[in-house]
Amino acid sequence: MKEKTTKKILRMTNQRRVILEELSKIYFHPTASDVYDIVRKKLPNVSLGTVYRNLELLSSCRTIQKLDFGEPHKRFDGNPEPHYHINCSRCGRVDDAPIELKPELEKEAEKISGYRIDSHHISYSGLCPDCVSAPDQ
Amino acid sequence: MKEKTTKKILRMTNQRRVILEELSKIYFHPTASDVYDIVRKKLPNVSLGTVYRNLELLSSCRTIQKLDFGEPHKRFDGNPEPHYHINCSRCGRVDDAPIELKPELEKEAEKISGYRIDSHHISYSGLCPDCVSAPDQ
DNA sequence: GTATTTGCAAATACTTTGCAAAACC
DNA sequence: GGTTTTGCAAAGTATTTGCAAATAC
Repeated sequence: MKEKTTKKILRMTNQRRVILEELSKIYFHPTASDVYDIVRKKLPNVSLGTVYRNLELLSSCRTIQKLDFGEPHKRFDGNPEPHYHINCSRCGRVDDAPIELKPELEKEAEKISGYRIDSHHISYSGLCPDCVSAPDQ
Repeated sequence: MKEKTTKKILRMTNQRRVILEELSKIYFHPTASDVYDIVRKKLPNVSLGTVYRNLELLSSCRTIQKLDFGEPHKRFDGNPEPHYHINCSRCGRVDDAPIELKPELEKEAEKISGYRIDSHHISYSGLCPDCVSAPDQ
């Protein structure tokens, strides 16, 4: 049995399809456990392991994005296009940051770092509109 | 017994001092377990729990920075001044990104997002000089 | 038909925590 | 002296994995 580069073909299962559908519908960026809760409304028997496996698989295929804001749990973004994010330091909410891409930042860093740069990301932190106006500061 | 805002005073223990000293000496950004290994050379009986507690405490005091690159473990930076980071997607190494701060990015995002922005960070990902030139791609 | 995927439950990895003894100011 | 900090070990939390049955193509 020869070892070769095995390119796995992804099959479109019900579970995977629902995960993708739901991710594309929502405007916020859910955690794996949020996704589990959402998907379970459509597929009550889906398991948490399946949700984790699919989110991981889909992000390594670049079909979705895995986000990390230093919270204990990762978040997921159904939009695979590069864009920036902003998160609320009080309630943890994560939104898209409405600013245009800055590809020139990569050239600037590549010049002096010695790294071959593949990607960059800008993340903002602050208070979301709801938390700014909330009374219980 | 009245509940009041208790500002804990940080005592300079041996363990804490060595952690800070070692962090300030190294040019890379170690994980908690790296710090544990380094500190144990000076203080063989230090416990991993103490290292975690101190790294956490010192980052919440803004004496050091806690970094997160989506790896399973956090990394720490002895330099508390804002600056950007670059990490190697192959070996995990994390360095400072040699580009100047872009404070104007915050104003741009604040204008349209509705968030009150407190901070931003740029992270780069790519291959470090060693991995670029390594043969085993 | 055959390789991928699932549900389940157990395992893992990193980090946090409770507690009594030790250390700091 | 009184409070913070430590070492130890156990617990917690998010995620991953092994396996036999089910599913997709």
